[in-house]
Amino acid sequence: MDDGATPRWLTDDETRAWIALASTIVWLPTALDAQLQRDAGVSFVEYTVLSWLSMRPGHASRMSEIAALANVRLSHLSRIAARLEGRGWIRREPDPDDGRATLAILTDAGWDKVVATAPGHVAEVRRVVFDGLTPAQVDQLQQIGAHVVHAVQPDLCLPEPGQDVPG
Amino acid sequence: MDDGATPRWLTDDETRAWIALASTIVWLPTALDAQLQRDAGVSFVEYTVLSWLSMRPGHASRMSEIAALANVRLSHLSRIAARLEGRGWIRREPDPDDGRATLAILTDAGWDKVVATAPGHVAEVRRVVFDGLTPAQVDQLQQIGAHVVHAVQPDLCLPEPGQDVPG
DNA sequence: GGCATTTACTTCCCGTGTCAAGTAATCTCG
DNA sequence: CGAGATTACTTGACACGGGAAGTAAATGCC
Repeated sequence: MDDGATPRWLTDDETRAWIALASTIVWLPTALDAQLQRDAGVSFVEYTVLSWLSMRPGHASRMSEIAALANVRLSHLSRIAARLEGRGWIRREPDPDDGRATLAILTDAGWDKVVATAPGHVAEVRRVVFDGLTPAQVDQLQQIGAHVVHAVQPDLCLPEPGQDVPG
Repeated sequence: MDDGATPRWLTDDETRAWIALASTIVWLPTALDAQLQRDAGVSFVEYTVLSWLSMRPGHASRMSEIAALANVRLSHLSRIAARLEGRGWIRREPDPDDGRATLAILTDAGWDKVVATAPGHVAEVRRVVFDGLTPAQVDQLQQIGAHVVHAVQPDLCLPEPGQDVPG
């Protein structure tokens, strides 16, 4: 964990930035979960899955693709999918292109759920993140976030300018 | 969850920034947990508790204070403290100032654990966050993070310039 | 073409986290 | 000063998530 040399400590500026970021990753998920749970009865992961499906062609995606995207193990996603299926928001079918794979497919009710839930979620995101940030800061946030994500998970490709999400 | 009006959607720039931030809060905790688990056998929350105690006068803090700081319920912290106590890194005593309160106190072994663990943790933070950021971006990160944390949890006070942490 | 290997997912078991109820100490206020 | 309210924490019951093993389909290799 250490090469034996004196570790390169954080500067004061870095320390303060780190505390701010660490607090963000600790508290922001709680806030997002709370809003979604309160207003829509879904967790952040569940909403992420529904939202992701709503953006895919055919409103469908392989389980493994969703798992990689949402940072959940397949075993976990399997249960999440079971819950969403039980509520009638998705269904699962074998992928016709590869019988090993399972497609999670958004139902009409699932689409309606996303459409009903997105505005409240976006409003919360706006409240806690973008209200109070300058356009320059928004740009910086994108760059810094992209840098961190790349360092942590190089496989994950973030969108380039000109893409579209419901939330 | 919606006031009935057309919701104020995110701009393209905001959307990309949001995806970057959302990915960060989803993936960064995993990376930090993985490093700590692998190199020191502790979770991020556990390390946070030990690290926090190591910075307090007397290496002690009330359970409720720790819980508020680390965003865990008291019931949860109670179990975390039981684990840390079982490993000999903290002990618990009633607060002499208020018999209702419990003080979590870092033992000598706990202090050694923090000292042994911090360098690897800092190296990981440096690797995934600060290597590759300009000083200006570090400053922006601090400001943006502080803004988000304030919007999410106004009670939480982030440090001003001139403070010190081991990790 | 058939057998081993790989891939994709599900299920089982267990640790961990959450909510609610319980306990003990302190405060409040007549 | 003493009964009820409040605060601080712990415990019990249950849900969720992670790792390992199991199953089923596809691929590679002779």
